[in-house]
Amino acid sequence: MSELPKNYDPKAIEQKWYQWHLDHNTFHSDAQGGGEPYCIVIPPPNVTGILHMGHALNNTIQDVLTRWKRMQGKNAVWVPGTDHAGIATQNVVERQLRKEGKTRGDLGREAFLERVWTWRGEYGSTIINQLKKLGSSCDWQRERFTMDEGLSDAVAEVFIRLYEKKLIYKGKYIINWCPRCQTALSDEESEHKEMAGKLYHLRYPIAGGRKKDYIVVATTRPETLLGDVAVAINPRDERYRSLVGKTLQLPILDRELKVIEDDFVDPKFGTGVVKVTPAHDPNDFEMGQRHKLESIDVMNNDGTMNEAAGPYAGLTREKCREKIVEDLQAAGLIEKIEDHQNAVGHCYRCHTMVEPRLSPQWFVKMKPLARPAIEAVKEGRIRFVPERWNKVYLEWMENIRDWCISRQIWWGHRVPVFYCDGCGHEWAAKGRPDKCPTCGSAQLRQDEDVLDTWFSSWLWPFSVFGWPNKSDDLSFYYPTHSLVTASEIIFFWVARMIMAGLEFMGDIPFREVYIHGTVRDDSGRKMSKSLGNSIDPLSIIEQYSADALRFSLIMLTATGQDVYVSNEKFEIGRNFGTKIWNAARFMQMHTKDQKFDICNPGFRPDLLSADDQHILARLHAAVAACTENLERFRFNDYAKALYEFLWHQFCDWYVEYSKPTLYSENIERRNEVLKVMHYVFANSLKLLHPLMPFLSEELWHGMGYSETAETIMQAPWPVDMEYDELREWGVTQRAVNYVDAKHELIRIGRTLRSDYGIPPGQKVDFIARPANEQHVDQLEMDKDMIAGLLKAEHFTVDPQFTPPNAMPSGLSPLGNLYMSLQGFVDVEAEAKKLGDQLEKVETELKRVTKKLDNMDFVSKAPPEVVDQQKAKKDELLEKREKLCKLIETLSAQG
RNA sequence: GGGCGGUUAGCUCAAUUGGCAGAGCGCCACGUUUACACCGUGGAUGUCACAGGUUCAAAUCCUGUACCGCCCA
Repeated sequence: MSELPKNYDPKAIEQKWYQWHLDHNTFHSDAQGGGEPYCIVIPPPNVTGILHMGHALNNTIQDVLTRWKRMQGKNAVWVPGTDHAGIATQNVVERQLRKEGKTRGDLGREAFLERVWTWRGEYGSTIINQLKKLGSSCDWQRERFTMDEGLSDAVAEVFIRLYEKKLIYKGKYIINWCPRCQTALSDEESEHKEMAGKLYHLRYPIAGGRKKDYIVVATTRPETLLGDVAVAINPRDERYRSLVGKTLQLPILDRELKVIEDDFVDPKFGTGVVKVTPAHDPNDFEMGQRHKLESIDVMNNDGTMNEAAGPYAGLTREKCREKIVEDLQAAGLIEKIEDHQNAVGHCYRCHTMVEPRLSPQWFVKMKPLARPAIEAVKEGRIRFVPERWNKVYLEWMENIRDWCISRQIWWGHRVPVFYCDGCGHEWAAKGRPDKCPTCGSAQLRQDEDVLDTWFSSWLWPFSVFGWPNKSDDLSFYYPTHSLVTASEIIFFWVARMIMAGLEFMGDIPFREVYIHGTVRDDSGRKMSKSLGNSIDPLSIIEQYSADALRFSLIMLTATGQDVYVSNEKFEIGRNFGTKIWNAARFMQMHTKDQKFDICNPGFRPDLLSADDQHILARLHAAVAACTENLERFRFNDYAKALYEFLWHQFCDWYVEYSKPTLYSENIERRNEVLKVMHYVFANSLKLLHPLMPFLSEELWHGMGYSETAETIMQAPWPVDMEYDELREWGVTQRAVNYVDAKHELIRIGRTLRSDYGIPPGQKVDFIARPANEQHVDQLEMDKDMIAGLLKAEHFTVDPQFTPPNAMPSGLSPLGNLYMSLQGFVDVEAEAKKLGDQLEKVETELKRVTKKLDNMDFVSKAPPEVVDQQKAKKDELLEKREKLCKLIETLSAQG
């Protein structure tokens, strides 16, 4: 055992131990290891990402689970990796190019992709290194990247299978177009934001009518009128019956518009007449299909207007709106403009307003894939925690829409579809076929688009193990166990993984999905770069240590709730670490050359005092609580149970209790107390390890426990013992209850001191008057210890004690406690205090009596509850009697 | 507009599924006692959002209202 320095210096220690584990490859495991598998796959962070608090929480939880299961003897593996984040990464590299005055077009596809790979080589492991700082026990040997060869092969395989099953199709539909990224997005990638917009009421003249014959349509996007092909009303809307069959004149372009009837039109919205723009609105597109209307696309890829926009060609969509409103106004075609709130889609990568737009894209037909995935959750084969997410998932799955998977960018998996210029054949294939399978022509073109990044992420739970190739690891670790993620990506990722798992592996990808909340600032705002309210986990690690970050985050995060953090909140973990460190130092000071077997302590019942029994019972209660809370994903309760035990049971009481013995000459007792301490502490360190891997490891070695396991990470997780097992060591419930009561007595004594303003340095005498024989013996045995904790000159036990003069007193479960004060006693204050206590007892007594007098209560409440109330009443009666006596004595002497 | 979640101490959250409202942080007072001031000891703090209902018994179950947040349209 090497002497621990006075101050805990996490920085050096964390680095040292992480490196040690990397050097010894302790995070690695594989199917060869056998046993019972436990597997988590990381939600792959974006390769452009840098660690934020959300990652810190997410990965701490995964690490806690992995370390815990590993200690429970499972063959546990946590598979790390990153995803290639098509749009985000391409944006980053394009920004870099722009600084050099170049565009990706200048480089060409091949050279551009090389640039991206170079970028990824240089910066792509930033977040991985940050995860290491956090202490993540990932199996780094298994690190995967969604653009790796193997994972790319999985993507192609899946595409081809779905293509051949006709579950992937190409079609011209309305998609979300980001004019800045110049690509299609899936519905999930378009984030709706409430915007303060306008509702424009426009006059559409009736063809052939007089000037004032017009119909008013309401729209939020007046610039799209350039693509209008019809005007629609609800067939049941009597107001517009006469319009049916008429033709309207589109302002500005003078196109003729049919009036159509469609149930989709809401008569209550605006004027009840809507313009129909099939190329720029999803609902209008469907109406267009139903009524066989033409679609007119009026926009370019970059969001400017095209030739179809006539006089507005070349303008940006924003400028075009302004100009068109101006022109309509001038022509007297605007009825009114109202303020109007509506939800507008924004690109989730660049936050540009998304344009709904008709465009040829690749889609996955989702309904057939969704069916088994819905069943899996309904049947409970996959479980969401907290449970309420089941509903969210099912709701989305039951209304699932086809998934737009093609992107008009370069960085990503290229759509593996080939076209033959010779015969026009189209087919999907891996690699680069050299001739057309139908006509043999070598004039082939590959589809230009790449696939949505999520099209590779949804395969993650099995692609990381080498699928479509079979491997021992794949069959051993799949299905994985827990998936830990945030609610934002239930649709993006979780739901799709379930579908992919069932479709391609024929089995669920994981058994439980733990959804945690969002990390927010201390006023509840989401952390964001633009608000500048982010807290950088690395700076917290720098300031307080990774252990402190982990512990604080977990302690503060109620299951499934959002968590509010500020810099100072991380003091919780730091302080707790320091407390544990100092407890260890204390033990070390008193441990010389003794060796204690922390696995088989072999306590001698004849040498264990009540307090020893008490802490052993409490330790085992803590073991049970920690384990149960981990099983239920109640991480904060796990952290709290440990905090309460180590700080308030072990440090506050047991360490204090041990001092007289450790300073005494009774070697036999001293050793037994040390044995208890080391046993308790070693087990506590194990319970602590998943939360504070570094400190627990350092102390594991520092305290010499490493003889039982080279690293605490591989030490067995404690198994709780119940009373009937603890009896082997002589631990009895009675002794434990006595110690609880003794603590209460000490607290009462301390309160007496405090009430009378006795400074800690001043010694006073205390006299206990126990209620029964048994307590006399117990207290007699403990009197030195109690005297110490009360800072009493003398602590005497006297069942016959009657105060010779007015004395401050209190009621403890072990009997009355008196404080002998040299000098003045404020009889009045003392009487008031006792009077107040009596009053409280009376009130409560009344309440309990009333309850017990209620025949309904006695007959209908469960017998345990009635008995409990009866016992309560007896206790209160006794308390009342004692208080009355105390008051009596006091007044007799006052 | 539909759905979900929330409202409990100054703040952040618990309350074992209906049986005496708790913890951490903060606050106040005292304190360098031989692990620890990143500490110790003691203390104060509640209309459980509101209104009804069910029940012997409601923070907890039901109905409605208000406010906050999120998701989907």
